Amino acid sequence: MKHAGELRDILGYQLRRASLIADDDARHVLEPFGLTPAKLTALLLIRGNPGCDQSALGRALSINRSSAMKLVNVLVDRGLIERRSGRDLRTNALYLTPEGEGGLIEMLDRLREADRELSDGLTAAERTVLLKLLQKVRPPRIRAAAGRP
Amino acid sequence: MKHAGELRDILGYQLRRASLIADDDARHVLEPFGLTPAKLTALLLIRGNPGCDQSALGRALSINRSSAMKLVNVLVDRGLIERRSGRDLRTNALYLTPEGEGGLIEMLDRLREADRELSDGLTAAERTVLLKLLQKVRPPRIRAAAGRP
DNA sequence: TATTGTTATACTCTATAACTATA
DNA sequence: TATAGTTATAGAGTATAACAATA
Repeated sequence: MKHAGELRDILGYQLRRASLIADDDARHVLEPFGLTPAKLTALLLIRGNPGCDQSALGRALSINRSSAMKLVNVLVDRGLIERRSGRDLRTNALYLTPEGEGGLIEMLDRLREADRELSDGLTAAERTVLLKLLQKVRPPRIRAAAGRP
Repeated sequence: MKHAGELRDILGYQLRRASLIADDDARHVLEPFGLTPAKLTALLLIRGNPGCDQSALGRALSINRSSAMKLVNVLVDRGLIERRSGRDLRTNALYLTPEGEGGLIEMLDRLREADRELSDGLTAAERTVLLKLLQKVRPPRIRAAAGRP
């Protein structure tokens, strides 16, 4: 089937296309661990911000506290993180468990391997340029509150 | 909240980040038209392949025929496309309606405008390089059949 | 036997709204 | 009054499994 040529010069669509491929790879790699790319990101955020609370995690992931709750439940059920009592009695403080620390290392290894294959068609220099240019894309707008399916 | 530094050099994650921003913009632009990025892509595919059937459309969008059915229903309900009888009596032949043609032009205009803002931080030359490098990312793997939420 | 459209059903991720406890 | 966690409920988008009609 002929592909829509009007989109060839629309940056957003080229980003979408490339990112769907990367997302598919990442899901494939993380599947044996029972996680998704978003959940791995959550794990990394908790490791980098030990003791953070659920709402802050949600904001960092651009999801609301109710959705963050479900995500945290899954990570707790998998034994990868734990909720401890925070200094503020309203909050839970989130920490990685030893299992979470160990699993994360292995997952990142596999992810990096898949990432190398993703950029098989690029030279090392091109890959570097691509990473640099991607970081120049305009940062997210702050919008009233909307879902990003 | 501190952001996960381990992902800075993972191409897949930088693609994901940039594409989430672009996706948010595109949804915002298309919202008044009652469409999403995927539905606009469907419209473009039908315009570029007049008379195509639902299953082929689904394959081009990487969704199965059942999901393609629902998507086509929405576009038909909006009056943007129509089902005619195909030469093969099993299939529907899909065509844009005049309303679909007209709406598409306006939507693409707005989308291009948003796309310019997306690349505000890049020079014209950088934008061109970025588009070129994105096309060098490895094409999708063919996998048994799996969902890509 | 294989494929298309169709329907019924279910799963995932997200959201909103309301409630409780704490600040 | 404002915020964190929680729960119940709903919507979008996807999938699988079955069926009839057609190839």
